[in-house]
Amino acid sequence: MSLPIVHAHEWDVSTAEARTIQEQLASKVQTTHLDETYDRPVRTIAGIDVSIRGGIAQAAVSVLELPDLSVAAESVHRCDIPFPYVPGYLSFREMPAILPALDQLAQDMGALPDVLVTDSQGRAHPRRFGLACHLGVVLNHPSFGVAKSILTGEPLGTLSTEKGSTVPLVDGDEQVGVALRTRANVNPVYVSIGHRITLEEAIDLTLRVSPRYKIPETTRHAHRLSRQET
DNA sequence: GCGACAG
DNA sequence: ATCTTGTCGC
Repeated sequence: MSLPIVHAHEWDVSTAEARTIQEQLASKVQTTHLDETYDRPVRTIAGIDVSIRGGIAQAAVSVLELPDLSVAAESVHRCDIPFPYVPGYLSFREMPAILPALDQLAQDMGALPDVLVTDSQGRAHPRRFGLACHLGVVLNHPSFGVAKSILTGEPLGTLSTEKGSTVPLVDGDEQVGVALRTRANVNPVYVSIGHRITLEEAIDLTLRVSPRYKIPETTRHAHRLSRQET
């Protein structure tokens, strides 16, 4: 069974149209707990990354099993770059490559991994609809984003240097995510929810898959995969 | 108008 | 993101 939504999306849009799509889909984001989706602990988590080379986008997904973080599956998909890089519209550039890769993965595994993680913002976005939200809503699947820098908002207060410490990431009067220290004395990452997950759960998962490095192991694997030649 | 700006 | 070697430091 493939993911029907993969072929049901129109990505050839203008920035103005993309903005309208984001504003309309942003209201569909669900902030429910993972236990409303699963009656068991999270077992698989997918790291997703896209590399751009020579006008071609290559998306890679690597699935890790919890709690041991062993690699359970991988998938890669290439396509032409459909959209330029415009801050705030990353999903329109990367999702056309990501969705087919996830489709293939779902066929290989029989289902999507429990949670999807992307190198991006989720709700910490000008219209509260970053790539992590877009992916989650389109697939109606739990997702969240882990970014290395801020797109919008600012840390509320000073983050202590200890591993696991957090500080709210606020945009105007609302909290859109957190700055999270995944390792002592290294720059923080910015975590925000995508869909069907809580910020607390996203933070917990990020720490569980980042026992050695600043960024999640899922992301490291996917990043290397996405840069592989063929 | 000026500066900021995920990957 | 990508172009790219060595190097300083825990």
